[in-house]
Amino acid sequence: MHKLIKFFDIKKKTTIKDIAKALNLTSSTVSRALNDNPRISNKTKEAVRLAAKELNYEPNYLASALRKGKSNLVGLIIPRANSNFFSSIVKSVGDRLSLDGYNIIITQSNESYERECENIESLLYTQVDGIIASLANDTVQLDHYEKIKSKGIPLIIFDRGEDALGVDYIGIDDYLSSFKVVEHLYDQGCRRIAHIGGYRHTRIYQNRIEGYIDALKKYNLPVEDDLIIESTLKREDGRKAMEDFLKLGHRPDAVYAAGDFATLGALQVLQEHKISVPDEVALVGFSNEPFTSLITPSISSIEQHSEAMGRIAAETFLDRINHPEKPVKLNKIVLDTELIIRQSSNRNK
Amino acid sequence: MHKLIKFFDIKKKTTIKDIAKALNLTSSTVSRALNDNPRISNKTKEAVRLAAKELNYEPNYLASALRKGKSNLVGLIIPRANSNFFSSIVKSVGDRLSLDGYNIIITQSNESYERECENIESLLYTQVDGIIASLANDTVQLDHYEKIKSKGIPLIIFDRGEDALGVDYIGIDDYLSSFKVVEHLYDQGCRRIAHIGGYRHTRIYQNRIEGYIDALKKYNLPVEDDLIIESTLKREDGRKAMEDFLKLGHRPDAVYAAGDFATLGALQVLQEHKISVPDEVALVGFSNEPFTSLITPSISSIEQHSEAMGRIAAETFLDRINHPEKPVKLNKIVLDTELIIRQSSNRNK
DNA sequence: TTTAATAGTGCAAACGTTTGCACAAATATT
DNA sequence: AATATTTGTGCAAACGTTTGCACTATTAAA
Repeated sequence: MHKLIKFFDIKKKTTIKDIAKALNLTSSTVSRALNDNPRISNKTKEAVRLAAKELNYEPNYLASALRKGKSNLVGLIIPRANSNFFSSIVKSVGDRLSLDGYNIIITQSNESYERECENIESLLYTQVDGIIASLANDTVQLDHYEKIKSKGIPLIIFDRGEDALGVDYIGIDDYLSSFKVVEHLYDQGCRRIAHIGGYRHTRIYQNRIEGYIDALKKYNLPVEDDLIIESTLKREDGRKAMEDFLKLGHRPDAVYAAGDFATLGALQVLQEHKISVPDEVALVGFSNEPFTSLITPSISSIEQHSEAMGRIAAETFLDRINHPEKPVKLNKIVLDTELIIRQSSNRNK
Repeated sequence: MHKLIKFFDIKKKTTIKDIAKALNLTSSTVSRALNDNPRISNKTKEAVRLAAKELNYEPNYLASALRKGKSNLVGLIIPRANSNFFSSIVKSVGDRLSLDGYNIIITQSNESYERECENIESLLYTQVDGIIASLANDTVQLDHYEKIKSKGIPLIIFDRGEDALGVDYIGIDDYLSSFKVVEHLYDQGCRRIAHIGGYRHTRIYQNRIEGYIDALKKYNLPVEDDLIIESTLKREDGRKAMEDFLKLGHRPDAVYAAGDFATLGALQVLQEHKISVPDEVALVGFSNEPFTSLITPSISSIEQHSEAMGRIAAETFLDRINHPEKPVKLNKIVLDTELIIRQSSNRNK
């Protein structure tokens, strides 16, 4: 019997009111004391803190959030969590925002437009203070993102974005990265460079294709439709594209793929055909997936500095929150990429 | 001027009260209508829904959560987000819980005990409905987890856990997995099998070591301290351990490492010494990291079915939430692992 | 026809904080 | 000594929902 009462005592959470009652104060004073308000005397503050410890007080952020209109939650929308790039973003965004007392709610679009819409609704209803997102492949319409903007909460886009949104964007220079790749391949003596790209309707892949083409033009290399294949950049896509390239009358002597997995597929096909890499066909990928440095031959790739991207996205959000007066407009932050040259494209030895 | 008013009108969010006012009803009725309460007439429900659309109503989950004492948020505590295993858990937990209307808040302990404590506090203050966690390497004390239990909210542990917590646990049979590895190596003709393990204070590594030893005993193979090295299982650790093994008077003819990166390090050292794998030394890793199938020779490894683990962890939480009457006790769910035999340990060809 | 049950809605309090304003006491200014 | 300022605290409303209870009007049972 006694035990039962004790049991319920423990279950019942103590609130600010309980502390107030215990000290013969009001909730207001206790709240202010706990928040270190300068108008409260040190004596009272001490007493409140002590009582809080004593009574095992734990704040209720929900109540606080409701009253203050600030949840200290940030929504993070990513296509999927189990990819090297995005999980690295999760890590860096999470690490950075936790420093400022924010928690992140993760939602995955699974590359679906509908899911993305649902995610946004759910996050808005949960009253997040901001949203950091990368668009799903499926996403063409942007109305739901406009909704975020119209509510006046910060929206930060990274990696996959659209200028039309007119918000903060953190990404890399896809065009220039592609350009660098082609220049490198040209340096290695390649004169017929093919490209396995992503679908053009996604901005970043469009840019990669343009950079590739412009670099070809700069060096007077052939720009041919047969040498450009758009796909979802999975390993299978790379295999298939490579098979197609090999069927051409005039084979490419280099293949640049906009993703490492596609590059891997291409490599495997080449190996199966006993075509030497990089001497007969040089290969370069994109994203610098961990495996690129581990396999033989190791694959040259573009490092996107995803950790930095996540951190900067987080900091951009914080800046918005702390300076709400700043007008929202397209604000592109472009990070440098790094071409990491490995065996698959290094003919100098 | 007019524009300004319009502007503020848009900014001001509409609440249940606004709908009530517009329809000459009370908040209670509107709330019930929106929640499809049977006591409300269909006519009113329709009217309310229409008005909600009309006025662009969006619910405030925070307010609802406060009143109902249920946030529909679940805390997920992982050592770090950017690892293959954990990011896969994030994906599967997220996908599963979203089906039931839960959002997940991710926090990373970064393998630190203090961070883990902070994470738990933060999640509890945020009033999450449950916590799904995997312990940091640093974690030895468990008081903070007891706190979760004592608050009566479901706590689900996966992968790295301690029986002492006495809660739901989802993991694999580390002992048996190790055992299987050794049996396989024995089948391949290996008679002197070394082990690169994780530190014993983490339960799962302890179990892996025990399984390894017991299997050795079963086959009357030598169990020697020199053949067991504990480490953090990074690639460098694997390199160092392998170098040490090679210095032994009597070299091992197989190395089983409790992590794939350590295995990779060992492989590289062997290749540098021109020692053939698997013929002179066979190798088996653990976790089935993506790269294990991509490198040459491909590395045999243990697949832990992380997607299933995450899904089941999520479902275990849901079960707890839906059946709060069930007594909380140690409840181990053990998933089967799969030994994937690849080139690094396959001598039959 | 009276009584009992049912259907549909409203009232008001509650969830746990925060905060603008008011106020008294203490201190500083003239 | 009278007035002005500062310091510390309380009052009460607010944030947007939900929900137990009460109430009326309608329908069913007796």
